[in-house]
Amino acid sequence: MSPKPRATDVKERLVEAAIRLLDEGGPEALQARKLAAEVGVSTMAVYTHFGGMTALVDEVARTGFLKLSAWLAEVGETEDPVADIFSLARTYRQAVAEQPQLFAVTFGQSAPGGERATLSDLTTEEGREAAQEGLEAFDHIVRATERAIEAGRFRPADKYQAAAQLWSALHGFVTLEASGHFGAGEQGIDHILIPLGITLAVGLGDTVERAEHSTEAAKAAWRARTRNAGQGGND
Amino acid sequence: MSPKPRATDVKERLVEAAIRLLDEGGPEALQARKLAAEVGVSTMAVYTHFGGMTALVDEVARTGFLKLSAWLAEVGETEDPVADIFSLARTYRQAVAEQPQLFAVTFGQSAPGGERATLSDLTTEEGREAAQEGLEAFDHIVRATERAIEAGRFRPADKYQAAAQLWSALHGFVTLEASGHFGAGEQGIDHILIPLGITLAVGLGDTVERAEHSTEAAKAAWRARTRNAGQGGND
DNA sequence: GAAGCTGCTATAACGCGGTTATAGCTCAAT
DNA sequence: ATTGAGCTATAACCGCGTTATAGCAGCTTC
Repeated sequence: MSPKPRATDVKERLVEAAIRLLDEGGPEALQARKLAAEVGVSTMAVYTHFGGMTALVDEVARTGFLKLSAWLAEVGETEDPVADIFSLARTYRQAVAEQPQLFAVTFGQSAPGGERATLSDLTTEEGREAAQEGLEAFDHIVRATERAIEAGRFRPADKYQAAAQLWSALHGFVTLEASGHFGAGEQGIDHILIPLGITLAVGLGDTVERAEHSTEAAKAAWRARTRNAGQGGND
Repeated sequence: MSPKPRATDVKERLVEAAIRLLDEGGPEALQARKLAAEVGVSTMAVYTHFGGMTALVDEVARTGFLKLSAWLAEVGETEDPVADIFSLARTYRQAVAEQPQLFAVTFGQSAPGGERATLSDLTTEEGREAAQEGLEAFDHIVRATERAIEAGRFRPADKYQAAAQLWSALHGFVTLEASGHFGAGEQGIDHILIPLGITLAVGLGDTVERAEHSTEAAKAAWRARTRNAGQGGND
């Protein structure tokens, strides 16, 4: 199918190099000339393959969403849906902590995939097949929330609405932590993220005891996962 | 006191014009030449007063924090601390909804006031007198949380830790809404923010009935406030 | 009151980064 | 072999942040 992968993966290499420059040097390092030098081509490649730097940055943002979705997809499902939600949260937080510059760009863009497909389309009407790929990451939270409701851990509720609450809280924590408001290292997880998760679970109908137990289960699963696979290791 | 306010408020006018350009044209419109033309001076003014565009943008970000703090300070305290928390949330959301570009810059900067004064300093140790002005906004939430604990609405807990949970959730909602993920208009408030607030209040110890009552009280207070003062109207 | 110092200003130029015009190349199809 | 499409490198253009420089107002000092 691909008889000549000679040097025709320039487009992909540009995006990869862009993410590398972004993570290493911040947004200021994301320049057409540096990018071209990094890949070993001329700046024209940016225009033949993307049309301009802004479109390339859009592609970088889209790649961030796809990587996040892929990471969340690796979490899988256990018999404890609330623990799965905590595992998704840890994964979401880990992705942003490892590549803060990339996800700053990703979240800095407006609604992914264009201007439509807002969450309100999901929570209010049934135009849900229009769900863009940018909402794939959200779908993982929705499914775990649905299972928590079915298992009786959460009160009966609109799964999209409940998941949007969880996503808001998680995203807020991750964003503020990435901005430096919660200090460095893992302390934000123990001091804020886990208590926040318990608060939300209890508020959605879980008991304090079961919620706390689920945080421990998620922590154990996290340790096992990071031990086996290093950290990340996707792609 | 000010015998010659002739043309010596150039620095303030530059910041004001920067915020205006930012809100009207986005980050791309925030240019030294446009800024100078807007104020009626040359681009040199940016360098004599700030030293460069980045320092001016930092000042814009700082101004955003101060405006947010000023808005939150206007909320005041009632006998229902949970309702006050909801009022703070509505105000926080309103500020960002009205000037999304300004607060995108404000939140885009790292921890305000430099690199220190993270929240972990507040939640773990007592080096709290180092609290920067950037955390003034957070203080309003902390105080309302403290009153909610004292009133028995929330379970006994570390007020900073509980407030950080509320702030994370609120900030996440506001950020995602500003990115377009929750649709336009006020629907995000009713569909997500209010349910999220109830979830958090209940998770922190309140009853569903009292939490719902407080959301109604906050909504009524909000209507009264926006009716009297238009909207915003500070400065 | 004249001299000098300080702070602010406008003008003009420099450097860098995004972009574009253009010509040459490779390769598949005819 | 010829043609044409797609990709490429080179080189120039343009806008924006920045800086060098000179002029000017106002205050201090003798």
